[in-house]
Amino acid sequence: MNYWLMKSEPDECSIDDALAAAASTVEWTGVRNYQARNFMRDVMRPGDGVLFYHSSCPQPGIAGIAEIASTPRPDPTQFDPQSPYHDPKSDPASPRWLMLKVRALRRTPLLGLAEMRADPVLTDMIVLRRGNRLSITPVTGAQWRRILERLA
DNA sequence: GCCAACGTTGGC
DNA sequence: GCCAACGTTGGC
Repeated sequence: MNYWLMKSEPDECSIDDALAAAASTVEWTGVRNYQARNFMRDVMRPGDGVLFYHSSCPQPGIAGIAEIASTPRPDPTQFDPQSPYHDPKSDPASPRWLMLKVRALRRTPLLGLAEMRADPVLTDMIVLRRGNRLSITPVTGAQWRRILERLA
């Protein structure tokens, strides 16, 4: 079992939106970065723990707990000309981009970036690195446990 | 709105 | 294959 931090813009899909969805489950579409795709393809498995992170918003930080709820499959938005995530270069015979389902488990008090940086166990989290833009990042067991502890 | 960081594109 | 230009992300 692995642990992940997944970024979502709350304007697009907040933890509350995810909790309100059918079965509290949302399709994690729109990933257009090869490293993040490879995590989904090669490493992420149903049941993996997810820190639901709000990005590009007034209060960025961890806003909830979720879990991976499906195996990877082709992201339909890549073939939809109406979608902002449309990728005309992706061949339907071998889709370039993947998605998986994420089940929201609970909302938590927001754990902000400053609080994360100030915690010695969390300072090395990839999401805190300067210039980090990766929307899916691995989280260590120690980081996961500490965050659950702090959000308990 | 600014700007650092980084991935992608495309000319050569 | 190199690398400069460009676009995007995302915190501040």
